[in-house]
Amino acid sequence: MSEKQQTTSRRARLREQTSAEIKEIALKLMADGGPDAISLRAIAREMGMTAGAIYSYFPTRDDLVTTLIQDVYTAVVEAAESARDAVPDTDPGGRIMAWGRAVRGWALANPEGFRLIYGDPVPGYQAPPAGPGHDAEVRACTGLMGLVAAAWPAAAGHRTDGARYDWDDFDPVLVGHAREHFPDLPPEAIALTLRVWGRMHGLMALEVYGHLRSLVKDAESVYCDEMRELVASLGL
Amino acid sequence: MSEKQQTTSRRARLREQTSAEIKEIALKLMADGGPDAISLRAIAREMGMTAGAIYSYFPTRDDLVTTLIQDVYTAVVEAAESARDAVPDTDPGGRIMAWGRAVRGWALANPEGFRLIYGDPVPGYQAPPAGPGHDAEVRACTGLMGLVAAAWPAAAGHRTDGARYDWDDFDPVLVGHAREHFPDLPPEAIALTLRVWGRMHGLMALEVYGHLRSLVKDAESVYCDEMRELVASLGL
DNA sequence: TGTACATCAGTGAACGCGCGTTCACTGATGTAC
DNA sequence: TGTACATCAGTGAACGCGCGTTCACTGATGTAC
Repeated sequence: MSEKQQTTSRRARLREQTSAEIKEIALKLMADGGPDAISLRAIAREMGMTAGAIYSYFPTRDDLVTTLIQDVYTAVVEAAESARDAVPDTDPGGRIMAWGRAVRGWALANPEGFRLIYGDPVPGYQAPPAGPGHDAEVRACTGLMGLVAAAWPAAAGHRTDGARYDWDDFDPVLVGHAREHFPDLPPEAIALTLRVWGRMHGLMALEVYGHLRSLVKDAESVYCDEMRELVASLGL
Repeated sequence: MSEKQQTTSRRARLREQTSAEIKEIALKLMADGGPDAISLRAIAREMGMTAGAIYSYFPTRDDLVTTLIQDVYTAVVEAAESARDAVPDTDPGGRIMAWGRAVRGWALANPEGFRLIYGDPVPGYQAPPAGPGHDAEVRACTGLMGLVAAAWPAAAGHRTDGARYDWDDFDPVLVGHAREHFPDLPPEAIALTLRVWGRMHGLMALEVYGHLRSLVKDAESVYCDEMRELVASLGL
């Protein structure tokens, strides 16, 4: 019994390892040659395998891409969370800045990963109905919501009165998280969370796609200014 | 003489017309099937022509794409400028909001155009060294700079003290425009302009790439809140 | 421990596809006298 | 106005390419007795 498990898991471990190598090489190829460099044939070539062999691991190219998106998204969320947690929660403004800077740093270090998540899908890629990154997206959004929640008491006095929102203006899963973890937050806090997300995203996206590079030397300073102003606008 | 000009220009007019049709169909294909649908063969097919015929108009596929990027970028800048100009310049905050909303409206109506400019280049596309959109980019940035310039006196008291900037931290062409048209602006105003750009861009990019669609019903409200807060943060 | 069988990762050849690009050509349009 | 020539947009066939995917197969690894 234990022997069976052992041997089975030995095979399983090899499988896992090869599967990881496939993904790793896919990301490397993407980093080198853009999203369209992710081709089963190129991956197989790089691994010294046959293209057909990959079908032992992923039923189709799109499944591989879906897995990649999930992995990469998870990686960036984890980077952001751990940067946030390195700042004491007595400093909610610092935690917001840490989150933004961590994501920006990751995005600049892995521009192709960023493009995979936030940019055009790989050519020809057909996203599965639920959206491959939806879970990670909700997780990222929940992380940001926590930052907003910590700022909410201070922010309440500062925010512009916009449209009023209802809970059912938002994704039910997200709302579930919100009401479970932050029972005092009103729906407006989710709208603010999305705005914070957009604010962190804007300069970052422009930079990753090369629109700032030629215009400004030190894009990081500009980004930090923006984050600082964001924190200030929340009354922190 | 006038006969020669006439006939020459008749041919030239036909040329111009076909050339325009090629671009138009390219944009339509892109709208239907994503950026990778821009193929010379697909365009030719759609026009009832042979793929080779396109080489009478564009020396290479990348040249066509470069032209498309320039055209599209020019279109969006013009849409933004005319929306801005519909608001009296006694209302600088309204002009900023008009600009942002015009670009967002255009982006949602032409998501593939947005992707062409701000997203991944078409698969396999190799941008020419100068960057095909650089002129339009500078023009867009100059437009934004005008908005910031109008807000600057009010904004000066509101902005966070960030890093200090020098003129040579920025693109010389942009700086040239700045010092010519707005001689009183300091270099910090260019940094603020980039931040405003990023702020308009963030939620818009997330929305165009489908990251908001599943999370919030009325993304426009959120965007307007964000613009309103931007205007407020400039002291307008 | 040894043997017979089962599993299954990987092979290699083949398929059909759409692509960008080239090239010798045709035939209508425009030009010169 | 009429004729001989030049231009040049568009044809159609061909090229070589890399792609995703399929499939009958081999051979090493693991399993059962």
